[in-house]
Amino acid sequence: MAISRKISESAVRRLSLYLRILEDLEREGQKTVSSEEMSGRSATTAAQVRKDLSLFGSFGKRGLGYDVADLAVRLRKILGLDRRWRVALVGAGRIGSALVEYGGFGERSYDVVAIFDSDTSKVGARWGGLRVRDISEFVTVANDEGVEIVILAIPVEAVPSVMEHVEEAGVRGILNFAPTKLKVSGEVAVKDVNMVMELEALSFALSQEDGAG
Amino acid sequence: MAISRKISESAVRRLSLYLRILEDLEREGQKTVSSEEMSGRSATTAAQVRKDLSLFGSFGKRGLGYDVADLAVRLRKILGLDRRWRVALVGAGRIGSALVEYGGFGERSYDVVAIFDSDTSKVGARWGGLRVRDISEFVTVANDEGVEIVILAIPVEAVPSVMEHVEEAGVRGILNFAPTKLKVSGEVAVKDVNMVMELEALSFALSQEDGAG
DNA sequence: CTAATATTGTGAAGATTTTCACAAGGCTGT
DNA sequence: ACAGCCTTGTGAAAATCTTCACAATATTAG
Repeated sequence: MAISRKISESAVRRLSLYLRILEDLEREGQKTVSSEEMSGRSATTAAQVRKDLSLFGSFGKRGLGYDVADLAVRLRKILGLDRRWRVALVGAGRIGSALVEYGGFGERSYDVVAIFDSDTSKVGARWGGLRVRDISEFVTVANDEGVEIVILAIPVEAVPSVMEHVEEAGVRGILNFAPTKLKVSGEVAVKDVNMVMELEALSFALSQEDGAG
Repeated sequence: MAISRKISESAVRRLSLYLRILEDLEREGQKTVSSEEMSGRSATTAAQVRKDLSLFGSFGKRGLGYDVADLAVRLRKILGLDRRWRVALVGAGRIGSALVEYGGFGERSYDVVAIFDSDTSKVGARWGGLRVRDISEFVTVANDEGVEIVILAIPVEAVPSVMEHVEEAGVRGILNFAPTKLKVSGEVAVKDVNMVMELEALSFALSQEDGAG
């Protein structure tokens, strides 16, 4: 692949959404799909769908549309889902628990290979097949296990001390659930999952309605 | 307030982030802050910070910066956080549990006034001060309780049937944790919290690094 | 084989968002 | 009161993203 152009955040999110739609279509047994239909199931336009896909190649057939299975394979490849990623969960609290037991990881391309917490009352517990380890072991274990991605599900207060270990271990990406902007060296990719921000965007939108009448 | 201009999604997200930063600064006892310092703590530029704020008014003093406490008050007002919002949680599973017990809601502007599930084995359980109710009671209870916002923490399969109740009740906003695009009438504002999408954006970014060398 | 129809891929136009750069203030020290 | 310094607020420029519109091309029907 190795496309050199810069792809926007929003385009990547849409690709992810397209993949979800294609998976639905596969399940429904549909063989081909037009950009028009894709746009109907997402919240974009047909032109946007075509433009997004054309950033990576010509996957469709004029007059016919896209082959559902083929496009799904290509999107998985584009999104880096044609391999497994080794993931460590840091934070064995409720969110961490919800994530691990939800289990969507395995079905997708992510293998949770280690779980950490700094709360000694949690260390040692068994979660799924894994023992919760003390965060102080992070660097060693992350290296042994080849951890590339960290899911950070800890409270804001714990972020600075935990991040020391994470930075030292040379992890490549972090999925951050803590409602704070992480300070990381430029090497590490960070994505935030931030409920507070979305809730506030919601109350903003509703307030605007009220105000603008 | 009642600004008529359209404010971009990304600008709103940044406002929410600025508010978080201001809350940190207040806690640290800092009285004023420059756009420069704000940009250092977020991931933007000073010009961006000033531009974002200027969409709503002139809140700073030239040569001095912004008054931390005052700006926080103004941002809360802009984001609609100067009132309480009545929220219903739909889905008494692990994510719902994590959300409710996390408790950040009350400290912010949201009151969880009802909890619903369609799983009869969960109905009747006590969560915090609330009894989990059957989703079939949604319309009645939502009206009685004046629910404006729904937090949807249910699996994808359950979305269609649950959404019938939610739509009927005339809720104004939905915070959606299910990894699917909700189909709603234009009246209802929807924000998504989507871990899968962020994880895939992460593996995309890491793959790009690998590919581009 | 030709005509009719469908749908992609993509330059160009249009819209939006971000960055630049600087005049206008406002504070501090003398 | 004045000089020197700092920082905002904001038009204008630059960059980015989305939409438009249509030529290119594949399929189907006759």
